[in-house]
Amino acid sequence: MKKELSKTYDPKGMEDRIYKKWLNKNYFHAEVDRSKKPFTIVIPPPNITGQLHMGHAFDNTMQDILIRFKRMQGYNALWQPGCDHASIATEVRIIAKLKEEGIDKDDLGREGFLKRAWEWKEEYGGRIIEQLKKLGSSCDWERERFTMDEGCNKAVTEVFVNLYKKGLIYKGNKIVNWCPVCKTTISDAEVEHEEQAGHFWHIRYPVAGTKEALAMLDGKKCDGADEKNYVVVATTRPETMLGDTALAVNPEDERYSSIAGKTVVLPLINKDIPVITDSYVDKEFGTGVVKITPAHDPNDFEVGLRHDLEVINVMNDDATINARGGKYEGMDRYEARKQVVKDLEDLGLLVKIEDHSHNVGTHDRCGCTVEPMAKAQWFVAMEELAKPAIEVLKATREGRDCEYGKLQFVPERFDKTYLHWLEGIRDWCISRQLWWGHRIPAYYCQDCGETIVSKEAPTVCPKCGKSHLKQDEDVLDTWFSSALWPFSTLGWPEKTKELDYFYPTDVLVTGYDIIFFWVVRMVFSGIEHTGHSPFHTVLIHGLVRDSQGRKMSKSLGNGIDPLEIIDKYGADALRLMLMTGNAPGNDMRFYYEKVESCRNFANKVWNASRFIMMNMEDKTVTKPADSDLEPVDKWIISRLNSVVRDVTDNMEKYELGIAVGKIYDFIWDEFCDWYIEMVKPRLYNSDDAKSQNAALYTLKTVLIDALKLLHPYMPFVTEEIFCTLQDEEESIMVSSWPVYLSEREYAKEEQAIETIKEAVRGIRNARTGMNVPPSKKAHVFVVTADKDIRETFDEGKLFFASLAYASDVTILEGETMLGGSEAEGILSDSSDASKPAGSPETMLGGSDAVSVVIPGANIYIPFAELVDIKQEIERLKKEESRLEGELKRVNGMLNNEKFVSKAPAAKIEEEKGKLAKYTQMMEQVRERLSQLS
RNA sequence: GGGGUCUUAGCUCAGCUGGGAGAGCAUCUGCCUUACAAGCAGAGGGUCAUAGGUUCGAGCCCUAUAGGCCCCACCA
Repeated sequence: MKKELSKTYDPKGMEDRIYKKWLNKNYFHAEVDRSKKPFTIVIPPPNITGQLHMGHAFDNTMQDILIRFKRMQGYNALWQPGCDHASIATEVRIIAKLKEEGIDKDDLGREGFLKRAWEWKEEYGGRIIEQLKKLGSSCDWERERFTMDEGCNKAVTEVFVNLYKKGLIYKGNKIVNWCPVCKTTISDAEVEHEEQAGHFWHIRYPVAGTKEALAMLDGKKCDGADEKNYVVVATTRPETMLGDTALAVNPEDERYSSIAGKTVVLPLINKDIPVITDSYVDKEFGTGVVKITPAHDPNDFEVGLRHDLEVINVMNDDATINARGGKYEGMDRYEARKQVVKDLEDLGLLVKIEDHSHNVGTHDRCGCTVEPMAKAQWFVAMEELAKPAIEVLKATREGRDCEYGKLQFVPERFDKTYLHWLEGIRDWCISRQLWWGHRIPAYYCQDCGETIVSKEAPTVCPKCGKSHLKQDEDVLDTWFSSALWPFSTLGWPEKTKELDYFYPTDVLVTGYDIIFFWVVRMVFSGIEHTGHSPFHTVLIHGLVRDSQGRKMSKSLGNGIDPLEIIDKYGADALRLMLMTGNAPGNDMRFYYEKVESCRNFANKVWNASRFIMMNMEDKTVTKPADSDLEPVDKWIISRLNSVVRDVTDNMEKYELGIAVGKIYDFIWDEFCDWYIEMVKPRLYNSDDAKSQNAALYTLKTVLIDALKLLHPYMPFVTEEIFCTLQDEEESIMVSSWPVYLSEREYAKEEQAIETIKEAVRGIRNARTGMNVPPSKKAHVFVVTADKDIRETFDEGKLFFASLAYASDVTILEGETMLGGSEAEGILSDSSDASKPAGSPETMLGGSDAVSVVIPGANIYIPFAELVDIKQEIERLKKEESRLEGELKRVNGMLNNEKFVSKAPAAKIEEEKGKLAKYTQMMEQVRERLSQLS
């Protein structure tokens, strides 16, 4: 059956068809196979609420490239997929949907709500998976997991109970970040700091027992006459004074030494509070006096602990003032702030208001200002868990062995981000006042108050024996289960064969914005529960921005839907666009022009393939003998060989952008623009069957290897061509990755062809400069004393003539350039060239040069030098200086006693070899230089 | 306050361990040459932010300066 490609590249339909084939063939599936080395990536699980956006496309393209590359290299490659329940994100979405139906969350109750949530999951959970398939992702879909499936639930409970038993999870009354809109606690990582313009209110607190204090208690306005009976406090949040339980000054601060230890009256609340000393207070800042509100400020909370102060929470969950706020009860925090300020002013206690900008914590999800509040919550104690997570990275970086395995970031600079966060980490608040998520496996005895943490719900209280038990109402932070993802998906806590074989995984691919949320937590969880870092490499990428460099966001409406791009240009073009010209960890901009040029590249590959297939029609192509290969064939084989080596090397170092750049250049420049053009005269005009066979064989095999290199980046188009081009293998994705072979290196032929290319470029340039169209054929004279070059041109005469738009090529031996009359003489003998008009010019001297005569245009092009002497001298001088440096270095090493005595013999031999080589090269360079000048 | 990062052609960006200054797009010129006009051939265009330093040699390493961006941070 004759197979052929359609006239133009059109990804529509083709991509879906090929993806289906791969699924049917089960190529994505990986089974434990001890005869092969595993290579594992776990997907960063997308939220079930999610829609594929450019960030996903970027992230997953990188993973797919690595997986396909390793699979072709013969690894047993597993890409473990799945989705995240995304506790708060999903819950917010469901609440919004219920609201549209006029239903309130609380009306449904916990059970009813969860039923709706699961329905939602069934309906939308699969959507993003289908979108990932459009991208070409070769995930092992048979192994798809969900953070709230049975296995993951089990892992979560196991971890919670284990950590609780070790004392690493505890319930404590501490300051947490409270979101008054979402009405739940959030972790430190979820707080975004935002610079806001605010004020500094300077407030007088009267010293207890003074007449000023008594006056204030009587509701009289302060006249400010006797300042020494007041302590002035500067605050940015006056409403929190309702919960003040002390004032604090620095013990070293002489200004306040007389007041320390005394008592002041808290205005508005009218109760006595002590003035304490604590070194936390900065003498230089504000007035040097701090109001202490342990329930609403983390620092104050710490101070409160040290001084045993009462914690008075004055706010409700929606950030309105509660009953402890006296007459302000029911007011919103900002309303209360205004009223407090007004009342203080009325009492004459407001000294002044300064402008002051300060950082305010906001919830990254809803943007609401976070309220620090003291609450009883569950925490993970981080100090001990962080230590090995720090150690494993430092050990890897310093090249030490580490019992926890290895861990590196690519690019390396993210090491610092990671370490800095871990080194300053505080305990992780993990309880959330939500319903959608893993419910905390803690049970409280309603009779004796005992807390029981266990995998199974207890029926009786182990302390009092009664059975009035109630499970904790809260669920866990969504990142608690994500932290276990690399091993929970492989079966942990069961000792599965998958866990044993595929774990630790290899590479984690994710954006830098998620290092704190996820990467850090996976690492310490992995080490704590499995003894190993869950991966050895974290490959970090940046954000995809719009063409103006803005973040793509829903509110700006500047997001570009990857599915639309795929529909219009194909997934291959999108993938290539995302990988081209981008360095790891850097942000990139999205340009339609860029996608278009990537689609054009696909078209280029498509048409080059079509050309080869057309020429192979009705021919049996067999492997030629090495002697049948012409220099051009050897040149392209040799070039491909280098590209194979470089590309493989780059990909192993995760330099995906550099690698694909080399593939692109090889295919477009070298293979299409040069090799195919050089081979055409042989295919069209020559009747040398052996030579034709060699050309076709080379075309085909080089194309196939190039397609293989390209396949991880552009899986669909490469598969389509591969399957049309040959019958031996049924899919490129399970074919083997090309390897570098030293016997495919043809240095001499590479050099020769480069010389011809140089000559061709020179001739074309000269013609363009003189406005001579290709239709005017030239007679080209190659005049040189160099025998090798003459042979080179002689062998490549056929394609050289074609590429240089020449009717004929004459190769002559000579030291100097061909004179005009000589050329004339030859031309007059030539049947297809008329006599050049005008008077022949004297040729310039020099060696290794090409002379070009174009009679039909009545133009006489004196010469196009192969080697510009000035440039050559410059080059040689540079080379001389380089060699000088190298010689100095090598000599230095060999004369260094320490080096000679301690270095391994092989190393010394190597350096001696270099010395000899460089010395010889230096002689040659100097000789040539003296010849030229 | 701490840390990171960037400044290379008109635009957007590559440039891996120091030795050739590059790509895509845009611009200009000529071509529908039997794979491809989603193409071919050619051209113009850069003190690699600035100033020092290390080196035989610096876009790349070091120091300082200017400007941009990002992250972290409990100074009320």
